[in-house]
Amino acid sequence: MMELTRKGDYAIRGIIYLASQPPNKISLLSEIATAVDVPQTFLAKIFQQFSKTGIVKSFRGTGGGFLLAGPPEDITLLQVVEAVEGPILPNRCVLKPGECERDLTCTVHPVWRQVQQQVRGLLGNITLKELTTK
Amino acid sequence: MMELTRKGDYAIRGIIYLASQPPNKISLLSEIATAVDVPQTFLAKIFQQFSKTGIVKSFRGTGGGFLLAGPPEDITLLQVVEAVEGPILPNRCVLKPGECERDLTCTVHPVWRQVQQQVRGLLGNITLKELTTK
DNA sequence: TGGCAAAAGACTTGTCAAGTCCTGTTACCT
DNA sequence: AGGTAACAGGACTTGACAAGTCTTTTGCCA
Repeated sequence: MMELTRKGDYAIRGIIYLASQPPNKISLLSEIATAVDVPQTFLAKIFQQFSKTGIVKSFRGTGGGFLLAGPPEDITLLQVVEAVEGPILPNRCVLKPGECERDLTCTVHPVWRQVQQQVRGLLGNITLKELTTK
Repeated sequence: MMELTRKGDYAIRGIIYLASQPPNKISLLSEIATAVDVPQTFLAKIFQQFSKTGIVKSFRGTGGGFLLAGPPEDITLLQVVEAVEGPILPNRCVLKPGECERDLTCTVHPVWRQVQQQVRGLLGNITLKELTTK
């Protein structure tokens, strides 16, 4: 359980590639896809989500491509993962207080919240910089 | 992401019900299913897995049913979850060293291992006793 | 040995991951 | 302006797996 989807995996590979390029060097989608070995059309979807959430900047037309929106040390693994996988929720009842009808009786609730916080904390502390400087 | 399946959710509900029964009181599957509001046939599958992994004892025939295999303070949430959901693996490459062909180059690897350990540690520290003594 | 209850396996249904494909939109270049 | 280079977005396909259901078998007890 708790598995990252392939999309999440691809997303991480792709953005690490971007982060390891020279600053301000625009990368083509085709180039990234080949480099990290992911179907280009699928990677396109992923980078569209990156673009929407603002961790990547995109440019169209000739000379276009993708660029990291900020310095690698400002982008965390948490941002990357949540951009494509959605929020980290060990159990759907964690989010909204009213969701779980057995809310008050549910003794497991606080445990899931703890798990969520731990994982978010961990991923939030890892930046792209640390993932590139091998 | 990282969501527990409904099966896992049901499993927890079911075993907490068992744990909150008087010691040595055998519970019928039908009784548990009604109490925790889960389809009986589905809960049956779950308890079969419990039985196989040994956290629950089962008895057939008249007067049969289910019993916690040990005291509630000896059974952890981790055991319960892994019994029905399989091992906690944030990424498939975490387990076997050879699985990931980009093994050596993969800088994310240690992060997933950390996540795995944190979550397992958390869940492993919660026992059924703590979940019943509200 | 009859009936009660769990075990086991085959089957169904629906959802979602993992792509593909096609068309649109924007930007540059001549 | 027209053509081409690239990303954006939507619709669609396929396969796997979650979530059950149904039926038969096995074991136990009275």
